[in-house]
Amino acid sequence: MENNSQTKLSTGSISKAIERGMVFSDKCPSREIFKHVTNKWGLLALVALLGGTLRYSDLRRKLQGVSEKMLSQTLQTLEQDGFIIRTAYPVIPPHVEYSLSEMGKEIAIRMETLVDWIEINLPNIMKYKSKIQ
Amino acid sequence: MENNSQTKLSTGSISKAIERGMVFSDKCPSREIFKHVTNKWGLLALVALLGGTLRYSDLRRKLQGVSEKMLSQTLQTLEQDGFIIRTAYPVIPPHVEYSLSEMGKEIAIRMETLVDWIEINLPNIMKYKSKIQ
DNA sequence: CAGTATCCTCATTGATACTG
DNA sequence: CAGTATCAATGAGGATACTG
Repeated sequence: MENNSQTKLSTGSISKAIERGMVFSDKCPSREIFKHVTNKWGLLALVALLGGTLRYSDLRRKLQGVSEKMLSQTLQTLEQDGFIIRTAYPVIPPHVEYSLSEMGKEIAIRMETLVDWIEINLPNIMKYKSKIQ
Repeated sequence: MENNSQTKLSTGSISKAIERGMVFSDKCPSREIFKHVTNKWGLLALVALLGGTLRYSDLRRKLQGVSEKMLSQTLQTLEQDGFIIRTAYPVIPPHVEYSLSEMGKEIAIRMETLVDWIEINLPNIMKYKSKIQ
């Protein structure tokens, strides 16, 4: 109600001057979405699925160290955000596939860009850190 | 020791096929850096400083709801990572300015890209969420 | 195979008070 | 003004066991 972010944004014209302040206001729902995609398992799931469809067990293997609970939780959250598509085949034993939606691909690519930048610049960062201790 | 990420990366040639697996391994120091820049106050501080140099009190005002402790902590972490430059003038009362380093600008721009994408697509995301409930 | 249900811990966050 | 120190609370994340 008091949050008019959607109204402003839905105009499609995203003037930097106008909307830049929105991020800073708590309560903006974008903060929640941001957390979903940048938290440890969310990030890894998105990047993993950039390579294509994967089954639950594939993801479990790929995201080393993830617990079943955290993987389920992460996938459910991202599915509810519309980033991940879950397809369950009614067979025994169960067969469930996860893939990225179009929105999911778009955000995953941006996440990948960020991660790539960090990995490329890690040597510089670590060198700097060791210098200043 | 067991982590050869730096060695691989320092070659400068970042083959997607090779390094894409690195993110998934825990222990990679890039995970730490990623957390520093994507956590709530880290993100906001970086984006705020994209607009130019700010004083401690400016940031405190801009990052609504941040406690003094969290702001100090956030700024120190990002300074140690080499993203933020802290300039203290030896006057009374104290005067401290924060700005982005070149690395800081580069990563802040990528963070901004991500945040912008989310804010632009928020209406779609929220609409989707309300549909599936 | 693909989950759910419980219980637990400890790291992040924050409120408050104090200081050079 | 620009912090530090201390303590308290919340919840994200995880270990384990069980199920359709």
